[in-house]
Amino acid sequence: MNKKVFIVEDDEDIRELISYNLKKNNYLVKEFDSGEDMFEVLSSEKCDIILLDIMLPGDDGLTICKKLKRNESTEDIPVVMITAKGEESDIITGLELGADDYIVKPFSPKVLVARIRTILRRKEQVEEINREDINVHELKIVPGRYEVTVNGEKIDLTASEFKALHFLASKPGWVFTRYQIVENVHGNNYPVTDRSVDVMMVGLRKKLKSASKYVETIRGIGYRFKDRK
Amino acid sequence: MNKKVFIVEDDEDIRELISYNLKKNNYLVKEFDSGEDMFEVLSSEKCDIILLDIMLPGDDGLTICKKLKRNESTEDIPVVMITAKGEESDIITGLELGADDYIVKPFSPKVLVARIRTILRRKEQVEEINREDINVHELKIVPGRYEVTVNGEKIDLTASEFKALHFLASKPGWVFTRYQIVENVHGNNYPVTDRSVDVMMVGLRKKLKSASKYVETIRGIGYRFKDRK
DNA sequence: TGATTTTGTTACAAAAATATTATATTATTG
DNA sequence: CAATAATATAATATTTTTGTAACAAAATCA
Repeated sequence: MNKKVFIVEDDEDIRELISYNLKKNNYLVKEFDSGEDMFEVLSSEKCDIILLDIMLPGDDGLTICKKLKRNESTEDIPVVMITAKGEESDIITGLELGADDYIVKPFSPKVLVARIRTILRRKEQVEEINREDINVHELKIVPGRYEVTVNGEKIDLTASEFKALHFLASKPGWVFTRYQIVENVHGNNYPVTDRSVDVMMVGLRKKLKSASKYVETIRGIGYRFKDRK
Repeated sequence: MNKKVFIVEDDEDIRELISYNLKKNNYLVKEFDSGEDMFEVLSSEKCDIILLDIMLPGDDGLTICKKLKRNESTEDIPVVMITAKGEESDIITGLELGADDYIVKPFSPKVLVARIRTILRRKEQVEEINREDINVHELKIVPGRYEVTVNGEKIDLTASEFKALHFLASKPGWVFTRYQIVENVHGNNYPVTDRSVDVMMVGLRKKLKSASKYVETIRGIGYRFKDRK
């Protein structure tokens, strides 16, 4: 259940600092002082997120990141780069290579932990959505076919409507902000008004007809997929 | 509630463009054409984020950034640098100096607004509310669902009521002032009377029924969530 | 390409939540 | 116990939030 974090960092003090704080927050931690060691373990053991120092003996962090993102079995593992002040140009390179975030030394452990939590949560949200059909009473959502039926009758949704519905329905009862919905439908930093989410919900409700009761507004917060009467 | 943005930019057209778009998105905006002016206001007035043009008469953006990050009272304010194409080396310098992000001219106002939103959000997440469920005797609070139950029976609360209850209940036994409660519910400097907090508590108590005994008035100070019978 | 669909915005109406005011009530203190 | 201070509450006013229609822009497609 607890998330596993790999740390690749040659400076023992920093490694310890990070490790200590993560463990305190119930993460499982494995420490490495080089990319080689890490890859060896990674070949037989999964992990949820990798913290990668840029400056390393042997392969540097950017090279490791590139390797991770090039390999299909590891490309989905989020990577957070740790850079020292003065290595900022590497940040840009790193993000281009597919790193998910970066943090600049010296950093507060609190910030690091918060950052990791955010990334893992985001990933979790995306993962939970995938594939599995969803059946709630008369409503059926089939992600593989981008298809929704109500009492067996097919409902034509646009791609965004589908994603939004699917997102909400994948965590019935949970309330999401408009921002979270947009983020899920379009990705990060997508610039839209709150009102467009409302409009999308209107469209959804209209098309869902009798099943529209599942799309519930939570005033002051956002929307949710109702999970019980 | 609304976030305050300081813009330091000598080109009036660009300043206006940014300002206009931010205001449209409910940000409070203060414009400056030099660092000096900005620092003067900043000494007596807080702000949530600073947009900093690099090329400025007098102190340039990088110098201003350095000053901001050197001073303890301003170091936590996120800084976004505005650079023209061709000033990429300044971006790196800026990030080294502690700037949080950068945006290259010409930029789309929408993207800028989205970027600012992300940065502010990221900062907030550090102090973000705990998503863990809270269970105190017969009362259960589930932040993910914005749901409260008493003896299993669901209680319908407004968003503010929920936030207030969650805030109090997250530290049972601790006394909070009305001001602290408002700050937690609405954010900084939200102007309301003490009486409105009382009214909110009345609403809460009414809805909580038997569990209303947990919302305790501490005369002369504020309220607290009672942690024992 | 032009037509069609999808998506986003604006503006305004409607609904709900919230704040304030003006009392009433309760606690505290000398 | 009266005098005072603080809080509770009801009624009302204000503000915020949401729903929705109409239009504009962008994307898609045939």
